[in-house]
Amino acid sequence: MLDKSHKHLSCSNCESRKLSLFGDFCEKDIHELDDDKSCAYYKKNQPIFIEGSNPRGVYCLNQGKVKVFTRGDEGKEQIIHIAKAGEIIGFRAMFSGEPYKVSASTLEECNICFIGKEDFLTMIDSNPSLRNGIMRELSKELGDRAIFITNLAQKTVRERLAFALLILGEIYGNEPINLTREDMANFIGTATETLIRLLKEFKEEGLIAIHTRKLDIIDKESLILIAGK
Amino acid sequence: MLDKSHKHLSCSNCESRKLSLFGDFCEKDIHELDDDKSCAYYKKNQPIFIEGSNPRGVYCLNQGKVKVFTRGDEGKEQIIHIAKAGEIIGFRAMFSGEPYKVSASTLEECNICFIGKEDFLTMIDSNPSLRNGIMRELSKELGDRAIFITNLAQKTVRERLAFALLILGEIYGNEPINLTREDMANFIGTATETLIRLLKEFKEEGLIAIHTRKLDIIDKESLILIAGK
DNA sequence: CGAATCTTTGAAAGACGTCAACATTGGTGG
DNA sequence: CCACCAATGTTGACGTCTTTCAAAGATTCG
Repeated sequence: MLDKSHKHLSCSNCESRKLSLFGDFCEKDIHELDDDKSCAYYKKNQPIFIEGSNPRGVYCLNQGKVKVFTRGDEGKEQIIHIAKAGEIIGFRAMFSGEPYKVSASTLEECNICFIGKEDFLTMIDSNPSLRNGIMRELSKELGDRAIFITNLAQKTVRERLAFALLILGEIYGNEPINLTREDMANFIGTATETLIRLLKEFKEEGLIAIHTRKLDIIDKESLILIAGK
Repeated sequence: MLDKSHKHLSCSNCESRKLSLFGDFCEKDIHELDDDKSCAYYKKNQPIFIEGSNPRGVYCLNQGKVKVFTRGDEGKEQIIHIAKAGEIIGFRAMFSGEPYKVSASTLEECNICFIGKEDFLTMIDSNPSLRNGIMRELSKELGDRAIFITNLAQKTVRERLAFALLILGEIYGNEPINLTREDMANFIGTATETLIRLLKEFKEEGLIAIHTRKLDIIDKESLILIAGK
């Protein structure tokens, strides 16, 4: 599944593509995409792009997970989003005309394909369905962030943790949730120590199971109740 | 400037339009827009659309200010954005295929024009420059919300208040900032009482002037320092 | 195996929210 | 135009959720 070389990964049989915004591409589009892009293997904790720099293209996540974050005044990360295979990252900056406002780096080993700005914008111009997909994606994220904001402003850390675990559950699917305590704390917007104490509580209440660094959700229903709306 | 009747407001000489996404429309486009839209006068504190309902079109703000907000578990508002004349609101839901995730209501008396979904989408299809403007706008907002999230998670209420005052200063331009204490608290994500205490501090420190319900920024430089990055 | 990193725990301090009482304001009807 | 009432704003006291700091325990990886 994961390819540690930097050899070209074909789009035509890419399982991740089928779930992505490129999912309904025709043969011709796929080959064009294949010609335009380049592929790379990323180690764990490797930066993909950095806040403040200028975007040169978009990244298509073939394999692995990526955190998207900003840094506050004192350099502390706030994780805005965790992307999984099939997601395209960095396209926001393609349209805003601004430098990146967020950074992205890998949470695990990843295979990531890169599509240059020119190629990507050309693709969008000539492909209304892709364009609509992008607009739908931008819009959905905008809605999600409104909820994220409200949660941060109004929910307790305990509620936010339950909420975050449910989201992480979706992202990780069958696999156990696998994040450092610090990353998880930076996702729900709290101190690492507070997160650890709450995880312990959740474990004692039978909501989750902890296997060293990996978490499993045991009682999803209760988490939903705690998380609230 | 403000028209309390519901009579049609022409786009061709609309000052707000010139600042909006419709700013570079040609004569023909403007007349089409004029034909498609309907205009309405809104009283203060009147809802424009409500979270959970289905979008039927977009709203173009000719005059006045509007708050965009979600409600948390206990019904408390979290203001996500404050729109001023020239802004188009509600277009996010036009593309996401979801019901509204936010509500909007007027903060003052407003003149607001409405453009039906079909008309708006047709306009976008046939007008690449408008489309690019929309995508740029969606992208910028997405970036702004990443910063909003980080501020909520990492800044103190004092810092967030300074930050918010600077934003409100931009929105209100020459006029004094004019919001209820509750709305302002719901914008920075704190309790009304906490906001009031901090406003008092800021006043005593000579950063702002308070005229009953209206605020003026006196010392912008210091506010920038307090607000941080 | 050992250094570096990550995790856990405890104790203490502080920021912020909540509650309750009171003051002010602004809009409405008489 | 004034008086009144509901809505909004203000203040104080208090409790608590969270953060911070410090130090000790695990884990991981070269």
